[in-house]
Amino acid sequence: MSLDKRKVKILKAIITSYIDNAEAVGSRTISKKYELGVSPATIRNEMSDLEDMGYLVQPHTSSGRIPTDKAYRYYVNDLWEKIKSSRHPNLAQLRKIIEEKSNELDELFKNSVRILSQFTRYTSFVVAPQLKQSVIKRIQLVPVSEHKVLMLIILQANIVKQVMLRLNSPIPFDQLEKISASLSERMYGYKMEDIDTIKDTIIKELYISKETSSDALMEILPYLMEQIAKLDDLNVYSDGITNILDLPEYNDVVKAREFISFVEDKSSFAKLLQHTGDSDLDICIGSENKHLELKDCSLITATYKLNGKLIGRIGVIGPTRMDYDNVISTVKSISDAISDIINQNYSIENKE
Amino acid sequence: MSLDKRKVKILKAIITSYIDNAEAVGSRTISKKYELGVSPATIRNEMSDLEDMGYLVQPHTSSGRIPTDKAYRYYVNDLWEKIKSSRHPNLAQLRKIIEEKSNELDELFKNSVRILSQFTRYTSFVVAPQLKQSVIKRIQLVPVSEHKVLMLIILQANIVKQVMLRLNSPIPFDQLEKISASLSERMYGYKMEDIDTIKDTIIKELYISKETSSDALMEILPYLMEQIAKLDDLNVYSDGITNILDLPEYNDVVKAREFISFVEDKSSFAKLLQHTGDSDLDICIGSENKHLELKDCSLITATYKLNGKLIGRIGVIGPTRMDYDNVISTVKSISDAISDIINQNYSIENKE
DNA sequence: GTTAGCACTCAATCAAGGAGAGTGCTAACA
DNA sequence: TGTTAGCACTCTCCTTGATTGAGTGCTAAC
Repeated sequence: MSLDKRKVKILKAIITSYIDNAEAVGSRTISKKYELGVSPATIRNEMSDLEDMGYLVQPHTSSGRIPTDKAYRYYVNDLWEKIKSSRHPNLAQLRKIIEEKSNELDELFKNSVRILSQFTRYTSFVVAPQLKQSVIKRIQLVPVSEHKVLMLIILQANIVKQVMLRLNSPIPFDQLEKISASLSERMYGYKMEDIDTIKDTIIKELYISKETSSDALMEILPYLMEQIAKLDDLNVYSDGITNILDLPEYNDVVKAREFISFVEDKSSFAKLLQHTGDSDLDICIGSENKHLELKDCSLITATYKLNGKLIGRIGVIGPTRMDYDNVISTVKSISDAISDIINQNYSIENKE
Repeated sequence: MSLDKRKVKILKAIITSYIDNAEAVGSRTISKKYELGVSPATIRNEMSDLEDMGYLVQPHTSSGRIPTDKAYRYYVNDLWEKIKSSRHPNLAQLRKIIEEKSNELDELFKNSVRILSQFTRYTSFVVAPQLKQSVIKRIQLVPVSEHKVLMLIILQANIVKQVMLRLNSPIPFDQLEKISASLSERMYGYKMEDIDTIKDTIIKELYISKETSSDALMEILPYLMEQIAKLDDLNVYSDGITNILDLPEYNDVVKAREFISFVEDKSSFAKLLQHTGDSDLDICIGSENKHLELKDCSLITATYKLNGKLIGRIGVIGPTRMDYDNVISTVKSISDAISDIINQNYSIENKE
């Protein structure tokens, strides 16, 4: 038995209908709503075949049928060519909205997830880039008050990270400048992930070269290094988590609670996301997910890149019965927009 | 008819029981669980009186009784003396947890709401201080790349706000220093809320004094001023919104959705909070709230202060049937902790 | 003033009985 | 040989009615 043309037509009709209504689809519905030119009886036969082939299931003997994960997978693969070249109709506008209010990376991601969840009506997320690979360009200490200094870590990609330091005893302004200079000099070119290993060496070096050091500096140096090393946490932004409350499959509070708990637990969620492939676009349907909690969910993830290198992920999580076409094109468009914005604003400028 | 001692005892027993179980309380339950030395029949008579007096209602003729808002109000007022002096048992520990990871204001508030919602199991929020009244101490421009400059606005309270600026054409390093200096000089002492009015004057002044100006500066100055004026948005942090899904009164998804939508809409929620009084501790029970959406909720808010001046609010929102004792003492303790931390870290230092 | 007793009320639960949607099978038809 | 009409069958959902149980209010006795 093979998927002939008519079977495909029927299968797609069933999937479309189920995506729209979340209700098992019967043969009469199909023959009425979708013009296939055959009677319900014929459709019934075909549906029976499709069930044997694993594309459909019946929740109970006398109900209509529901697409299986295999059906969605077929559906998505079939759409693949169309999807690969698809763009969200409002891409340009989308990009503008995201970019407009995103002076900094943090805002960029917040805006992106917000828009993504608004457009899809599902839960969206972004895994922010880890800075492990980022190269340090400069360290700048800015005096704030007698006992407070703001440390700016300026990375090659023009990302600025900051840590507020508390001093036990004041350090004069010109000292701070000197310290900034010698810290910059010593740490220039190192990656963020190296700091943990090199910090002891740097502390020692600075200690020996009395010239640029001071008691105050020596006091805070270990603390300062530790703060830098801490910066590199894995960061996940999400939005629209409560959108699932609008879906009929979650109008049981317990189920909804389970989903929300899982997604709100950023660390476990982040772990999950790291297992998605490195391809531009990854679609994980239902039981293809390794987590039992997500066996009824699909995960659409796309990557965004800086200078052609994968640095993070963005995506949507929703019921397997999701509007793949729309979600995929939106995720793709937004990930592209992010890549564009990042490359424009944070790539290592040629002149430098 | 008056609230004699026995009536009070019975009322409290009913309230306590209802807070625990969210189920209408009957006379038998009371006589069994709370040792009052009288029979259910007597309690029934008293309950009937309490209903006449407006402290109780019956959802239907043959059910137990439920406390009214008036009853909660009585209960809270009665606890008042105890509450006023109450402190959370783990206050010191609490303060430590909050403080430890809170290098910056932003983190301070995030940690506070997180802990508050974890301890109370309800929804918590903080209204961050608006900076309107904050006085500018210094402006510092930090070069990041050829086309990017980070502007730091350092306020008298040692809060640092930042805006990333994009330049169309590069500005040399020493120029930036000069600009920083002259901006600082001209803006020193002004309040954030003044900026909108004075910005045109400053732009003009700087334009006239060719000495410190440059074409590049003149180009970005309006943009820069606009960015500063934008900084002062009202900011509300919240946490534990989905905790209500665990409450029996919200196991109807539609109701839960309504609540969540209301609270997630930060702007309308912030407006609501501004109407709470200026007292240290404000308790708004059920229909005492002006918003219909919150007629079944109580709002416990406390204020936090800097140098004795009210600068923000923190609180918890939950069902009228909330554990007032615990919630109030927790809110109070955390608001105190915030005040402490803020005063320690952000008050205007004497020596300056 | 307190309490035991009893009739009464009403939500919640459960079983039984359609109604309706949908299927699978069979036999007839093109 | 594929398609279709017809029909019996299945299973969920909804309604209805009966039952249960928690709780009340009233009355009369203590």
